Amino acid sequence: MHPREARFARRQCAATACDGAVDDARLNFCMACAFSHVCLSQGIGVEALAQLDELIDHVGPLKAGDVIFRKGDSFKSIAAVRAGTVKTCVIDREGREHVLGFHLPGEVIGLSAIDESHYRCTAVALDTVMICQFSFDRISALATRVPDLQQQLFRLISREIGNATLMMGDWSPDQRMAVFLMDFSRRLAMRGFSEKRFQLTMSRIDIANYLRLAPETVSRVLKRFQDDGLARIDKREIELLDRRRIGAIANVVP
Amino acid sequence: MHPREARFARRQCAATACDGAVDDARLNFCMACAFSHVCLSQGIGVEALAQLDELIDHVGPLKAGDVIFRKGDSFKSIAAVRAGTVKTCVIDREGREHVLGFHLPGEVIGLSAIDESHYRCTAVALDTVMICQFSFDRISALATRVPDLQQQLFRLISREIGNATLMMGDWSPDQRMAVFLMDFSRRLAMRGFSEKRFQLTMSRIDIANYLRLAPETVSRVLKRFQDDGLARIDKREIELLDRRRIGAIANVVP
DNA sequence: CGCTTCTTTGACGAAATTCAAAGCGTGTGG
DNA sequence: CCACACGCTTTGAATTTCGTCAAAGAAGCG
Repeated sequence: MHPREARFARRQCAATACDGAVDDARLNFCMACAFSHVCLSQGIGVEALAQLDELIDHVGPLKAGDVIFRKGDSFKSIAAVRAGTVKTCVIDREGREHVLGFHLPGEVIGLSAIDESHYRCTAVALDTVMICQFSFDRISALATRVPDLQQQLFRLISREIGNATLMMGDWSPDQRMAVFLMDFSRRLAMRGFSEKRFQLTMSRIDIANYLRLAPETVSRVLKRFQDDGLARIDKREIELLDRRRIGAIANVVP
Repeated sequence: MHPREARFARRQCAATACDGAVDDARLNFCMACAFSHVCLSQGIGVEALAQLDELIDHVGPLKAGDVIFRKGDSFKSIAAVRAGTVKTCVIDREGREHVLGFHLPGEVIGLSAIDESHYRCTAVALDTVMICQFSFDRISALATRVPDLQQQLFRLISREIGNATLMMGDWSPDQRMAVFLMDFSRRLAMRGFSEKRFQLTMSRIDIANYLRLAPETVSRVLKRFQDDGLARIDKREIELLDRRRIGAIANVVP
């Protein structure tokens, strides 16, 4: 198997990863998950959690460059990022890569495939990644019996729409970069990481393909942000020094 | 009430619009709807359709410029366009309008609000518009009892993600315009209209704000398309003369 | 250590925005 | 009914900006 097509290899069953019992360790294990709200809500309780457990496949660790799923693959399950960073992308006719998004732990990927029954983009690990896989048929069947789960699924899918439209409101390279940085910072903060200082786990080229800029422009904008005292950038480590001004540039719609 | 904020005024109850009985007229009435698949599938049948009927509010006619919902309004119901064209947009801090999408009959608007519980954009009628409104709480409650309906809701929301990411893959003004025209044509064709010749129901300014171009650029690109024999444009009426070449420019990811 | 890939920097040119102005339709009010 | 005003659209010219090209430096990896 080609190293960049590891896909769902090195899969390990949920039963081996966490040995059945619903204890504290189990809950911690899923705290970062997009479904934790469901798992922890008292209305569902232990037996529903056990049912949910059966649906989960834990995949990984994957390494940078490994493909999680490929555009056109038949869609059977949605995947939640448990650890690491994932990019989703498509390749156009001229061979250029367009990055649709970067996905952090607790976020769900592959949802746009629900309507089409095959993935509409390719998902690639940017560093060491762990994945939780859910059979969509089975989780939606379960959702008919667990209204909270259905609500959570609706919310999850809906959130993706908002994410997708986030980048549609900005024009200049500076605005796009500011939105990207503020969004990344916000999402890291939601997960308990520092909102000021963090690693950009993706290359400048990935950022460029995401913001639809030339890599050189990404480099120049970041340099200008640094010169203006907005941020301190050292390779892939970044510290946001003036989030107020960056937010003003981002012009996030009020 | 300000004329541009008609919102859900002039509402008429479904019961008055179609008098209770589930007959052929009733089915025709909802044929163009995004939920017609559900309504017509034999698995659901008459009594579920009757239940669905109770959820629907028919709103309209609204006229060009009327606001259907406004960003920040609390989200209670999703809306399907029954007739006319709707744009969704946000206004940024500098007062510039950013158009997020144009919506045709049978399409659903406001889905990105599910996660946030308030609308994330404003919806405005571009011409004479009829709307079907569904209480989201009630339709999702019904969905727990009608798996087909749940599936359809998942698919609908999922489809929005794909739509939102459609414009993310293209760079040049020509590409963006070509994608816009081909997408509009395709969606019209899906609804039984001509895919070659149709009305652009929105202004050049709206198109510009959607494609993130200056209105002048929109004008020039359309003129160039006409000069190159790709299309014939007369004010807001357009005829696509060479869909193959336009599609080639669009470079829709394969 | 040498290769490859990523990143940065400078110079240049193509291209789109901006600015300015005129043409065109539509609706309003005299 | 006509004249006028307003907004939309088109066109031209000037300016800015970003992408392209070229090349050098830095980092990761076998």
